[in-house]
Amino acid sequence: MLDWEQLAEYHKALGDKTRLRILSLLRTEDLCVCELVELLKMTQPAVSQHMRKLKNAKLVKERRQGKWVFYSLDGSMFPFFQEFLKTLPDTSKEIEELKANGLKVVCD
Amino acid sequence: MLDWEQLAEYHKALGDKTRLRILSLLRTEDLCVCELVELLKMTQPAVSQHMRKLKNAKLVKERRQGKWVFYSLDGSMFPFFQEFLKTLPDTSKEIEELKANGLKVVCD
DNA sequence: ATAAAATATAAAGATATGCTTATATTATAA
DNA sequence: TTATAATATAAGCATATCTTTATATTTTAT
Repeated sequence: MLDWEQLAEYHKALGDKTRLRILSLLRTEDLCVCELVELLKMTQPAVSQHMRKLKNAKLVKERRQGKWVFYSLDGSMFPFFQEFLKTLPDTSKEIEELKANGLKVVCD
Repeated sequence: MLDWEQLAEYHKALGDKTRLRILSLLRTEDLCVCELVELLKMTQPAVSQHMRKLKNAKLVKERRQGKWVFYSLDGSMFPFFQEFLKTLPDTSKEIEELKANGLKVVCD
């Protein structure tokens, strides 16, 4: 079961606007770090460190695909996480725009 | 609707073990500050400051009763809050013990 | 084998957080 | 009205967090 530590870490991970935006974006589709850098207009190390926090809190999973690392939503440990995701502001247009600008990564 | 700011504030408020314990305790019954001081073994200002954070995040409500201020659960803005509360470790025995020690406040 | 691209890690600085001590409010009781 | 109890606020300090710059790692392409 969940203990105090895990529950606090979960909420700390979500206590940041940038990470909330990242999770909202991942609802639309899996994204790699360089795509998130474009979407968030942040430096690459900043994004990587946010992803580490989300990963440590078990909210995202990573998979290596060629030279890219793609992140996807997880959160299966937290029964309220799915409900929470639904309440996030919609960011799907930002991903449409990314594609329109030809910045979506194509693997092989 | 909820915006990024409110959602981040909500999660920041829950990103602390002490505040998680407080919310778990409030599931059993409303409590005043001096009772929480006893239960948490913390100084009164420390508790008051935690309650302010929870109040600002709209997770608790306060009501004055004589010289005491009682706090109760709220969180009605956040549809996932009720589900989350269910996952907190049980603390009801701590309140039983408080009563056994004669430290429950009686108003009037 | 080397170079380039994507990502991760580390160090450093600025801001935020949580606790303590001291002081101010507010409400009851004497 | 003065004293006391409960709570809140403020200042100060230690620790944590977030961002940046610099560097390391990993994978692919040449």
